[in-house]
This record gives sequence, structure tokens and C-alpha cells, in this order.
Amino acid sequence: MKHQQLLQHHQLKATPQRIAIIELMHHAGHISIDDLYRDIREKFASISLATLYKNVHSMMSVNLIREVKISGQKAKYEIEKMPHAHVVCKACGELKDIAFDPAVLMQETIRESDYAAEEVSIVISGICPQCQKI
Amino acid sequence: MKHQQLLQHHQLKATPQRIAIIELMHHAGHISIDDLYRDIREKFASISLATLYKNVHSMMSVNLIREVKISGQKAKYEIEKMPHAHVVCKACGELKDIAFDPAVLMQETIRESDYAAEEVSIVISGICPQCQKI
DNA sequence: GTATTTGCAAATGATTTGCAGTGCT
DNA sequence: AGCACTGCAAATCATTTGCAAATAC
Repeated sequence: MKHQQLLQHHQLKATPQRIAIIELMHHAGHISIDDLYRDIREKFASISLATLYKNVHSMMSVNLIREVKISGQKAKYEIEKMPHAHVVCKACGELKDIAFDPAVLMQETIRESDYAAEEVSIVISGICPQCQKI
Repeated sequence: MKHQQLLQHHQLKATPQRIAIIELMHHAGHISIDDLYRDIREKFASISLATLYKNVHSMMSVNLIREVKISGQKAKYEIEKMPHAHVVCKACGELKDIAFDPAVLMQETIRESDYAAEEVSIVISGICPQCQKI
């Protein structure tokens, strides 16, 4: 079981609830707490929102997942993966990844601010191809 | 009065509360609703949080100010200005601007995703020079 | 003069907490 | 066995709404 090990490698116990969270997140790409709650109840009718919040926090604190904050929407969560940027549609709300190498940006940051840069979060908003047609 | 006109050019009535919001935002660079509330009460002891929320929303809807969402913090607000990126310190929470031209990133977005890119939000997190010393 | 805005209080919505029972390793 | 995790209910915190009085233009 791949997801089980993913949790254990991050020193979190592999409960079925957590495995389901990772499965859903992996499948959706990005998911909000509410959608996660709606979907996960199909497997765990009795899971509580509190458990989701707690688990999302513990997974974030070990960098297994990452929070994507978007203006005008509730936060979404994704499994930690290769650096990338996000595009979000202002019309329909769709969120997707695009390839982007943040190396240059991090260099620039260090040069300009002396910060020890660790993470980069990029959200580009605009209108998706579908909504442009309407 | 510069701020008065700024409001009027965006078709918002120049109430003293709004002018004070812009003054504080201009002075702070980036400010959260709570800090804004704390500071603005020195001038308007009776201002309500509801008024702040309403004004922040109306100013956002005319693009006079912009929301900066940061993982692990409450949103901050800034006056709309030249495109730039943000660096935030994971230790002390300090937020500052750094110069960054998003043109390349927007081109890339269009090429990769066919989105009509309108806005770019960049938040780089790391450790600020002060906190590195500790 | 009129439409907008303010400030209050109350409603709503989101997230966190405490705790007893359960389950992973 | 032992500690971490779950689920519930309640507490807390954040944001929005409705409305009457005040104010910008």
C-alpha cells in the first residue's frame, strides 16, 4: 500500500481515514475541506469534520500536503509534489497546475531580500479556455 | 487630498473611515483586518468591524486594494500597485515586497494553458535575515 | 434630496478544543 | 501496552446580514 507508507515515512499513523484523504487528494489534484468531507463520507459515513481539520493540519506540519490559498475561494489542499504554479479561472473557479521552475525566482529573492527562501507559491488568475468562449 | 480622489475615481464615496483605511494601508504596506481595526480605532473609536469588512470588500471589487493570502496567516491587504512578489518569514511572519516582473510568467501561462492571464500572486516563504541570526 | 454608508446587534459560517472511547504499531 | 487518533458536542473565532440613523454628493 503506497499511501500507507507515505504516512509512515512522515511518522503519522496510517489510519484508514488518512489513507482515504490521501487517495481523494491524489485523485482530485486539489480539494477543499468541504469537498473532501462530502466525498470521504461515501466511505466513512461517520467521519467528522474535526478529524479532517486535524488530519489536514498534521499532514501539513510534516509537509506531506500543502495549502493553496486563493483569493475569493476557500483554501484547497494538494499532495506535495514537484514545484509548479497554479492557474485559477475567475469565472468557473477551476484550478490547475502548470509547469514552472521557481529556481530563478528563488535566486532573485535571496539576492534582493537576503531571505533564506524555502517555498514558492504562485497563483495566476484569469479566464480559462472554456469560459473565454462563453 | 489624494486619497479622497483615489476613492472617487473608483466611484466610491470618500468617507473619513475609508480615507483612514487607505492611509493606514499605505503606511503599513500590508495589513490584516485585525490590525487595521486596532489602529483605526485610535481615530474612530466607534468604527465597527462590519464597516471594515464592507469597505475592504468594496475596495477590492473596484481593484483599489488587493488581498494577499498567505498560508498559516490571516489575509492581508495592500493598495494596488506595480506588480511585485511577496516574501514572508516563516519564523516572525514579516511580509515584504520584492521587485518582480511577471511578464514572462504570464506568457508562459498562456502558452501552457490557454488561460487569459490577468493577475499573478506570488508568495515566497523562508526565513528573514533577522530570524536567521537567532 | 437621494442613494450610500455607518454602526449596532444578531445570525451565520468556519475552525478549534476537550474528552472519552478506539485503534494503530 | 501505550500513545496517537477518532468522533462527538461545545467553544471559539471570523465574517456577513438586516436595519435604522447618519452622511456624502
